[in-house]
Amino acid sequence: MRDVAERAGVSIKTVSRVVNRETGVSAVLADRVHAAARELSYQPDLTAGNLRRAGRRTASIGLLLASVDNPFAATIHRAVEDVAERRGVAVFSASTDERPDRERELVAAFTSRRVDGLIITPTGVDQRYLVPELEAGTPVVMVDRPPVGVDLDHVLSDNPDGARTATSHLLAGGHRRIAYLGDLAHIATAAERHDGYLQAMATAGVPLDPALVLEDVHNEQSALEATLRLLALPEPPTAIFASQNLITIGTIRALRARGRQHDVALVGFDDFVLADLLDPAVTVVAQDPGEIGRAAAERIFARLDDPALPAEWITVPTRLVVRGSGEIPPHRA
Amino acid sequence: MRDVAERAGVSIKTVSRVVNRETGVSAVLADRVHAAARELSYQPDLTAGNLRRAGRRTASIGLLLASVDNPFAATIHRAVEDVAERRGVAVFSASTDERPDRERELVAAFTSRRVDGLIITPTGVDQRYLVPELEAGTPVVMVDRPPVGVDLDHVLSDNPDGARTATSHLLAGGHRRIAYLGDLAHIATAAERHDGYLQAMATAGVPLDPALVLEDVHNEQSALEATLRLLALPEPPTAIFASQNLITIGTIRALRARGRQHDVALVGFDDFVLADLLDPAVTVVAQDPGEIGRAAAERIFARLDDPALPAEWITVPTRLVVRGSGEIPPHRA
DNA sequence: TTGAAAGCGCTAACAT
DNA sequence: ATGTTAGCGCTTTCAA
Repeated sequence: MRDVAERAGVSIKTVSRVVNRETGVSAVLADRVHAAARELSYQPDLTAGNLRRAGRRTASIGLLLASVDNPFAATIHRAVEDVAERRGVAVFSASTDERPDRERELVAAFTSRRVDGLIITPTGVDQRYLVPELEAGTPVVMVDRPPVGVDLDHVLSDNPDGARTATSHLLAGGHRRIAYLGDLAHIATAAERHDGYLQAMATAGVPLDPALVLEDVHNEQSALEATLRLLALPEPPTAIFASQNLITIGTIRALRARGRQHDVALVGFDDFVLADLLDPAVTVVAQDPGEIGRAAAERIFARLDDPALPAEWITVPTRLVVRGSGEIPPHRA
Repeated sequence: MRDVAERAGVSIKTVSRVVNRETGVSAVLADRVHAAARELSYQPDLTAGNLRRAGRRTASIGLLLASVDNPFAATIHRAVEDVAERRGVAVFSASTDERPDRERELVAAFTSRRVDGLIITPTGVDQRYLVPELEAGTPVVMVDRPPVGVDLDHVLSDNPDGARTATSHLLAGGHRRIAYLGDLAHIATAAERHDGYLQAMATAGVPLDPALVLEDVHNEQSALEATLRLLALPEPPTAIFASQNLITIGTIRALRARGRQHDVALVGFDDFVLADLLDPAVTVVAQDPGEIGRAAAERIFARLDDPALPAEWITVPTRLVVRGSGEIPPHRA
């Protein structure tokens, strides 16, 4: 900047004014500055400027996801980027791999880079470690799961409603023996989906068979095994509600392994690529990760504009996508 | 930092030494500093420190992808993150949407934040705009596609070899009428895959039918239409080599629409989720995006350690994954 | 409309 | 082993 000023024959402050598009610089000087900047291929240093700038904004935010290469997370990522880009804000992103210790390290790494805000998919059972950042005025928004121990903005899918919808859809198809395959029970969203399933069953007055409710299924392999166990039951289910993506895939593999994919109805929670190309095509309750990301990003910026905003809990609706697997009628064992 | 120094009763420099784990601070003082830092929830400001620090490193890099929510790109992203994390480096990522103007804007946005290096999936037909950054000493590595107009490190899949492998696999299965569905011809990787196809056909001494070579197919819909046209030919192909992911999916949709998915062989370039669950399961030449990202990140850091390194061209091998669709024998029209 | 001086939070270089 | 001073590239404040 000093070099540019010298070359343009003006003071350093005038260069600063031109670069920041401040008013009150004569056209002649502005042109000279622009020319000098071009000749020296001058690139302003945002990090230096932000050191003194009012509000000390760095025009960057941090985004913590389970993993950047997980399709659900990646869609959130893209939506956040799109909102941030409109504001000239860059986004740091990182993967926690669902590890609370990683989560904390990454928050520290981003904080030390003075991000203006943080969007976090919380993994831990406790986010009280965030209190110092919050007191320092850093806005934090949680996505996909609610925060624990602190009252923060968060945006979540309507998990109970989605699970009720999925279950009710199967009930409406005439099923009564509907199995539930749930993720680790300590995960808040898994618990909400479980509740939704229970509510729908209760509302329909269908008695619950505990043998059909399997929790703590957490990946493809365990879902496959759980489904095989269900199918081997004396009175197997005629329909399955798989509460999560990987569980849905594992269930499909198991049904195919037994050649039952056209006999046993299946509704999955969360949509996935090519679900429509499978045979049968898979009926799902789709989440809207794009909307989740968009809402979270909007919220960060709203809070940046007005730090006094009360914490808001945003719920994003789900949508039943009928494709075939969920419409298979009850079939005698 | 000043506050911490005051509270600990030491000089600001001593705090700096403790925070940066420099040697030569007595245990007593170090403890006092740590205590004071904790009491004030002091978070060091990396951006301020980097202003003066030797080498002016910001411990951040920029990553430009076609889109962060594209699975191929997301896998590269994760691999880059993993390498960067080991070095305590944070990554800014952004999506170009294949737009050269976005690419340039994002490079400027990241440069003004003084990233230590840039990993770019180039979209434009010319990357000479990077010359000032390169002269300023910013390492740049290209991924997935070679740079144009500048000689830079880059890491690419072995496209010609992968395309030859796919084509030869079909030839070995007895096919002679093998169609080629190619992406936009001006994309360098598309051209390389086209070449690989031509080479394999020539090596096998199979005459080329121009009616079977369709280029400038660039999405699912156009691939679907192209395939329908191929199937309507007086002498349709008995096998198809789809040179890219979306093209493969479009081709599958077309084959199914005509009920020909078990008659016409198909090999796709690039693997995709659930390819093994389709019927028939899809044979592909898989790329290794994780390895591409890892190699690119390693390269950035190697160059950061030694800026004098000559530009290196790294090729990542592909792998034929046999699943069924590519092993369908030639079928009379 | 323009500029000079101070200082953001930190580290380098050089004392002591 | 510890401290002092200068200054990174910029913006702020205030003066001209």
